Amino acid sequence: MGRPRQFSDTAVLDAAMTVFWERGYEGASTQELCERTGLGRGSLYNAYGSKHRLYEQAIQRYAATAGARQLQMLAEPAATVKGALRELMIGVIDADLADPGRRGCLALNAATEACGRTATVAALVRRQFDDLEQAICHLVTVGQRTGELRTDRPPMQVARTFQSAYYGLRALAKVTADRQALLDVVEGAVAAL
Amino acid sequence: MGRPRQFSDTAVLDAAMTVFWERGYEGASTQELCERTGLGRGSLYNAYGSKHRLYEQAIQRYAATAGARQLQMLAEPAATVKGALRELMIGVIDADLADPGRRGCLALNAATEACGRTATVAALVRRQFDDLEQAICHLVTVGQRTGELRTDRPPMQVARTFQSAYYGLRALAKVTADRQALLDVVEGAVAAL
DNA sequence: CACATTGTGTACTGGTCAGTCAAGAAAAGG
DNA sequence: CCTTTTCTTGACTGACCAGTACACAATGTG
Repeated sequence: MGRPRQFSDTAVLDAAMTVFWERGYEGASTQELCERTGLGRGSLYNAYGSKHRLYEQAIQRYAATAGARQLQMLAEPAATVKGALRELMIGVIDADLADPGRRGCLALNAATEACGRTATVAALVRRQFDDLEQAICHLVTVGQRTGELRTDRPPMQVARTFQSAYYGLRALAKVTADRQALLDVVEGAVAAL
Repeated sequence: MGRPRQFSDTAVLDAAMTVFWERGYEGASTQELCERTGLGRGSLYNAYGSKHRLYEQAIQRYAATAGARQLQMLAEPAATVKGALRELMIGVIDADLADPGRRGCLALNAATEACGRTATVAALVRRQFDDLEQAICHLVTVGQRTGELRTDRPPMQVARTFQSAYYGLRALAKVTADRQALLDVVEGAVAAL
């Protein structure tokens, strides 16, 4: 009962996510969050409690949208494991370089920003990192079973190294637009599988 | 002529660097910068002009200290290339996990923070990234020449992939204390050389 | 000992910050 | 219709923000 909410939860979180994505946690002001979500201060605080809790929800929303899209990409059957992982990386190069806002990966941004040390934020980011690690590890295991990949190294080790290269790639893409340098990372990482 | 400065430039930049390292650019207040550097607002602004310019200088100071230390580590003659690069990564795992402030790499933090899009900051970070890339590439070239490393891939490509894994590693270390996971990255990256 | 020049200390600026509060609006249950 | 509950609106809070202004101190030069 009570007065029903006049906003869509996901729409508000999408807007808040975008603001945090563009500005970071510290750089996002509650005023801009109100403007971009369309909510008044009262509604926003009534619904989400604080800027920090809204941030946490925005990160979860990121996981449910951008993160899930990537995991789904990896889950779809592909001709080769190497091809799937290469496409994953090429995809983010294209996306990161095409984005004029140079926002990169919200999870990575959250991890490196000062408030990423917050237990809750760190846990949310870690979960996204772990999800990607798992998805890559699964692919590597499949690749080793089908004979596409070498079997002389533990799949988890291979997956973790590839995952590291992936986040490193996204960090590099933040400060360079040198596509060839980024593609070198991809080719090297794929060759190492 | 004129009144001489009563502070050491490097000491002030060391202090400012530490503040930015702990708090990020947005999270660092000019008040804390004054307190930790020991300078009054007047002196600080007279000497550095603005918070942003101080940030730029702090990043340069980081390159000249922490960054240079790593480059020197790689420049020193080592028994094997793989050993040198392994030690580089093990070193940051030890350092990152031992740091209670979880500050990580200031250059990486600067790259991912919103203000890293500033042309000046991006250029400073890119230079540090490039320096590491060059140092790794040189080592790879040496390793290939001595026969320690495989020669079937361009040194630059190998170097860039290793560099990516390195920064990915530092990103992972921000949110996890799982040493084994981080060591997997190292072993995988070294094995891929 | 003036004087120009530069550095220092501190009070002050207008603006913005995250968050609160109270009054009213919209629903459900009686 | 009245009450209860929840949401909305927007004014308001005190604290803090980056940056400035200005009086004063310390130097080199003539």
